[in-house]
Amino acid sequence: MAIQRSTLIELLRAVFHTYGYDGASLSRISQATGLGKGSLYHHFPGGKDEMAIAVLQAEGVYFQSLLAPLSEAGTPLERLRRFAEQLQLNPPEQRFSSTLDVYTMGDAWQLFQADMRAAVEEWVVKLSAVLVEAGIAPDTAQYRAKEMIAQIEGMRLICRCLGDWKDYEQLLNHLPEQLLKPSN
Amino acid sequence: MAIQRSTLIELLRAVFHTYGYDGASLSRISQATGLGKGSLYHHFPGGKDEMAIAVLQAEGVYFQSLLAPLSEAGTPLERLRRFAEQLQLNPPEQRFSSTLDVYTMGDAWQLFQADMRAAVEEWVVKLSAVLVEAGIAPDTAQYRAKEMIAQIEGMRLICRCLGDWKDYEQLLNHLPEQLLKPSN
DNA sequence: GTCTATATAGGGATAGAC
DNA sequence: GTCTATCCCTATATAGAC
Repeated sequence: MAIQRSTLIELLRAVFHTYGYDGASLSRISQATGLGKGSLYHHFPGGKDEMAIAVLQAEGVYFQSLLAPLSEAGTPLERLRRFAEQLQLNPPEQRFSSTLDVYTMGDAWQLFQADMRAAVEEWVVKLSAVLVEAGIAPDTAQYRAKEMIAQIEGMRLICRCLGDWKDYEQLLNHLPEQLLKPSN
Repeated sequence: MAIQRSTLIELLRAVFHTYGYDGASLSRISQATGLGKGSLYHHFPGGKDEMAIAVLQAEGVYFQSLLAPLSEAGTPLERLRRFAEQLQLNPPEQRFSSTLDVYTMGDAWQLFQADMRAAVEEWVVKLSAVLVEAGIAPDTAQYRAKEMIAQIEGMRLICRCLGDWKDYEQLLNHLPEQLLKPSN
């Protein structure tokens, strides 16, 4: 019975985000997917690099769906609420390192730095655009967007360390009002 | 000519924080330090694990000196300013992944998770104590401390991705006032 | 499409010369 | 205290049977 490619990539993602690019060995991948090494090379002739690229492409699709509510219909408040909802992490994902981290460490740096930079830039542009629509000055909006992205990524890290996710939940709950509060 | 242990550990830190625990191979360490594998095992008979522990201990000392201003004399504003100053990163460190990340990925997780958790908890306790002294309610103070730690860690990550550190600088500049602002 | 077997390189680690 | 040589194991990758 052939394994579905989307399932396979989801399993690969778990391994890469748990062990990092360098730590994701083929035997660990083999164990996680239940496929032998030969089968893995059948699906990804380019080996580990091709697997990482496939995972990253899947995450790119996910990233676009995460940002989509920011550009859709509704008031800024509504759009930010829908955006925040999508940032929730299910338990398996709570153990993962963030994409930005996994793909900027070690050997992955030179391969994927440009992609990670582009992702952050797109995130900042689309998030700050909502704030500008809500009447916030462009410079303030851009800095606030970066601050919030930093908080999201950082809170994810410290909640992983603490093993307690209520502060991450609280951050998502307060995200819209914190971004839309009046300027100083 | 014998290499100084402190120098050696500093070089090891660079390798571990650039490549992660799994990616820090002995040959890379050998190249970075200029020492052969035999010499490395002379300094660290326990091998890679002992090297990682030595680096982590050195970082623990650094971490204590980072937190020290929070508990010293002065007004809350002064102490937070001195704390923020110490968070500045020199160019080599800008390429490093944060300690919390390096030591919670892959094989390092089970070895060091307890240490990373303790570090975050200590950070929260000492930072929120300053806010409480400044008249902020304990619950608010604790959440604000976590938010700020998350921002520091996250901003470091996205500035690394962007290759531009002015937002990190700005975060440090605004850190005291952001923590001490009146509650809602 | 999956497996086993194998090739080749690099991993961590040790012994012993200097 | 540093090096070279060597060991054994695991890594990635390939070939070919089924």
